[in-house]
Amino acid sequence: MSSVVEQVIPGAARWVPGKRVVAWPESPESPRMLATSRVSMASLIELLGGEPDVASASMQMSFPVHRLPRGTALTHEGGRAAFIYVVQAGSLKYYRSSEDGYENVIGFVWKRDVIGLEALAGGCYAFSSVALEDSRAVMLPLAELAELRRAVPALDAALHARVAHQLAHAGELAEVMAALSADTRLARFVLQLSGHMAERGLSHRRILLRMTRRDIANHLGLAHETISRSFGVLARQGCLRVTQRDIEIVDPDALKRFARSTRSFGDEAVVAPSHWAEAA
Amino acid sequence: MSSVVEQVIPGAARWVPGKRVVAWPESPESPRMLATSRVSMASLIELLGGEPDVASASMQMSFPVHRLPRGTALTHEGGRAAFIYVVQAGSLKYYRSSEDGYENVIGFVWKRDVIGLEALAGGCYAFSSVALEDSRAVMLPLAELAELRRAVPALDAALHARVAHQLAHAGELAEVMAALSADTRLARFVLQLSGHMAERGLSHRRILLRMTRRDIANHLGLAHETISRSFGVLARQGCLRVTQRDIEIVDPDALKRFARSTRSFGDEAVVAPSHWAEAA
DNA sequence: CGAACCCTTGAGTCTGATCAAGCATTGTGG
DNA sequence: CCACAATGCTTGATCAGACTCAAGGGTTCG
Repeated sequence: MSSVVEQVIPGAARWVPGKRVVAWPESPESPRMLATSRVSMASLIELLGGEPDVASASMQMSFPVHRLPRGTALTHEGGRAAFIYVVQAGSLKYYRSSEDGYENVIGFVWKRDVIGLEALAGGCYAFSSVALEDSRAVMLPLAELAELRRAVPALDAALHARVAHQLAHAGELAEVMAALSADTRLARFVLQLSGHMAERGLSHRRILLRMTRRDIANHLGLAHETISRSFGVLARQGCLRVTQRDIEIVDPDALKRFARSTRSFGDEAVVAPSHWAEAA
Repeated sequence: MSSVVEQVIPGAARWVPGKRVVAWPESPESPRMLATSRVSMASLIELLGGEPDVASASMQMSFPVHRLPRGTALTHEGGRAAFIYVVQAGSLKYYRSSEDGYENVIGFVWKRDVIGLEALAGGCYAFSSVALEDSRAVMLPLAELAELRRAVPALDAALHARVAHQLAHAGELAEVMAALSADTRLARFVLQLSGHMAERGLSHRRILLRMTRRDIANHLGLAHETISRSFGVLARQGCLRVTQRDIEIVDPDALKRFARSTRSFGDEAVVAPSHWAEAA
């Protein structure tokens, strides 16, 4: 029976080697981490999308910022939690390693998103996260959080709104996974990405993917080859323009039609692609 | 192109007729609802798993309890939110209707779980919920929530712990959906159920399913026929005993082995079922 | 320049969706 | 109290779509 356990799950990465996977060993309080820069209370509240009141604006308190080179882990599933984090810049992959060693990508987080809140309950992170690009995260000491919230109502409100917002997005995973066809899943994922970018004031048409095909595959419950193929389908149908990780939504309506559909279109003649193979 | 939109998504229910789907129209403040029973602040905090302090224990404040006959909707996706709810008894299905009219089951909630917290951000529920059996939910008025939390720290703490706890469980959906084989998905789902029951002091071996096969199917991203078949497989393998909605975990280790595996076992000879067909 | 990784494409196999039909269970009304 | 209707559950047969295995080119980094 042990052989069964050892058998490799297909289509998933055993470990993302990256280049600089430092694998910080649960000790975020190491001196080097107390970082190069800090952020004021007012800026933090603004980052969270709240309105800094007079009290918080005048407050001299500031928070350290954790700088994350690409590939750096921020939290470790099961690791003791000393901080919660607010992403200030960049993007991270949010995942869980399942028992067989493969990673189960819950989602991706960007600026404004809060990481590690689940540690409020057990004191441990429930998810792992690694930076997909050079990123920054504001560190909020878990031990002082309760008092901070009491002392600074504006922070309290902003945090709550943010958590509620993230809870509302919890259905996104179900949304993509509910789709039966791979093309539909990918179309929905791209639309979600587009929405997230728009929420953050970036272009919702032109998106630079920070994650690999394999990450996307693990997120959507598909094989990475299938992601490649589905990108090809969406591109040939005229919905997207795809060149490596640089994608552009050419025809949003057609993309939405794909996302709505439950089965692939087949001969629906969505678009007449003139040249059958224009990818060359 | 409209024909495509109208086409029916396979293996999913358009609407759960039930017997008493009242479909309360967003007006929880209708006089009849202001309910038959109330619950004290101390009891509420206890329900949430917190420790009522002296302040809250002495407080005379109480909250109305919403009684939900089976099939009754508690929240409506997109509906204006006046309350958040804490499940006091029973169980509910938590879902979202996708654009094509099919329901996308995010999960199931039981005693202690909080419903509707996402409304803290936009003021609207992001998910629908219906009672799977006769249930009760404590109503917390959203408008007074901020002040309540300030006035009663014990409530505040309990709510936070509860939210954090639910956030930590957010990975469960990914856990089941990540599995490739239907048998594995179902095995993981059963184990999750078992865990939830154990958390609530119920038997983790004998479980009475309150949801239909179709609900499970929508949750796991499978067809309901497949759920039936997979239950059959797990039963034949000796992991479970299944009679309609009454299931018993006979061999937890074998079930976990199924859950770990990514492909079905095939000829792994997990168990020797002596009589090939003992279901009769 | 080489190594490692990422992305793409192809061919074959197999799981699970789909369609269809029968049985079981439940609740209802006569 | 029983027959009936409506759901829910199960099982069978077929077929399409996605995983798997395999191999090639592209890109990045040291």
